[in-house]
Amino acid sequence: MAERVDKVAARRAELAAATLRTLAELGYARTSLREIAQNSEFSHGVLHYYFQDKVDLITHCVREYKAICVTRYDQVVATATTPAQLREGFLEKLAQTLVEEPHMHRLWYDLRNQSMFEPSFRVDVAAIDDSLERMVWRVVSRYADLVGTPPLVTPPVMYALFDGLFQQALLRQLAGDPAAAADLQAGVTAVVAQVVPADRAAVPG
Amino acid sequence: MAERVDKVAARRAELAAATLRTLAELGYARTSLREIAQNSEFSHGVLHYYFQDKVDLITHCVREYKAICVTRYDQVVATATTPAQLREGFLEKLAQTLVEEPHMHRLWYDLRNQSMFEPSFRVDVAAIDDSLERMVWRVVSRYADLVGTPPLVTPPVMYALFDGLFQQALLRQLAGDPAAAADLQAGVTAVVAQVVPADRAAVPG
DNA sequence: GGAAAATCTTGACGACTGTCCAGAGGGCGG
DNA sequence: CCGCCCTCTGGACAGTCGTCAAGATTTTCC
Repeated sequence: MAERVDKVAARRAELAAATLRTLAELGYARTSLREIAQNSEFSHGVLHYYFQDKVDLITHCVREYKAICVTRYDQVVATATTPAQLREGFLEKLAQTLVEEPHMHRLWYDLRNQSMFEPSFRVDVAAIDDSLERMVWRVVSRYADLVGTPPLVTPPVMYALFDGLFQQALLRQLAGDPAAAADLQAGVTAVVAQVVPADRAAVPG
Repeated sequence: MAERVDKVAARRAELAAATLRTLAELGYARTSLREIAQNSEFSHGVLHYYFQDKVDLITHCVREYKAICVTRYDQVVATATTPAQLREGFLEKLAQTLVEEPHMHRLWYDLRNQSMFEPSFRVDVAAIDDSLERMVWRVVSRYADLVGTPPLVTPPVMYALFDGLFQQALLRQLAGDPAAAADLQAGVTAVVAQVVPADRAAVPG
């Protein structure tokens, strides 16, 4: 019986992976179930065997997507012992994912935008946004610990700043700007310097 | 002859307005030409009389949209004579447009996102983004003048920060969060305090 | 092995899409 | 008054869409 469930879960994951590939390539507006099926090794009918409808399918994909993203910088946070190590490790991973996975990132922004129009996406999208905010805050608060000064903005604001910088960089990356990644690193560095000041007299209270 | 041109331009603008209304309501993914026509006083056939195809229509709308947005804060910049006046005026207009025109803003983010998938939108979207960046910079650099200290980040970074904050606020506003506008104002205030420091020994003699 | 259940394919359905076009309406110059 | 041209309508077209269900295929179990 447990094998049954696992088998079904595995197939659902397989179809979800094909869906994510298709969404990343075409975007939400142009992704159809038949296109998804063609990106898998099954026919289009099977999608309605494992998922109730299109919204159910995409919602499931969004939840799977979450698991991929959210631990991206945890390794860096866990291993860094100096502010410079953490900063450099983070900046490198940031630029790496921008250059190597721009399609997945534009998919995320696409789906988050859809949630502004389609209420059925809102709960899951908001949950992912919260996870990303916590991910950013794990990095920033660890960095603040290492430099000895607390961050000067709240977690939601911090996340919004990083998100804005990353989104602009993604637009330029997808437009073919070769300096997108480097400028993103510079921008993040400049902002962090202001918001988690390392040099200033680090005397709390 | 000039009247002919004006008449055509007026009708194009009329249809573009109906298109913008439809896009703001439904989003790019669910906007069809027939739906646009129903939001106007004409039939769907006329759209192909004034526009080459759907992409041409939407591109034209995006260009019109630009004119609406870009001068939003110029009045505040022109009339403010103290940092507090400028800050308060800007924050008020920022919150006002978030609350009163969330649909137009989600449309903008939707179209900007589409440009990540559809290269035909990229040029116009990038041009609008530049305009918005300059708009933000007019406000910030004027504010910096008034407080007597230069901004500590570049215009692109400054725009990315504001954009990130606004987008998060928009998500919450559309999800029904009544504190979205106030939190946006608080976030912007906090960031500006770090990035255009007012207090630090820079009082003009 | 054979029955039963799970899984997958295939084709169909009505609805909707962008695009095109034949022709209707109407105002204007002659 | 006619005829012309600009404007607009509404239907037709060839696709595509999500959804569904009947049947074929495979797997499971006794």
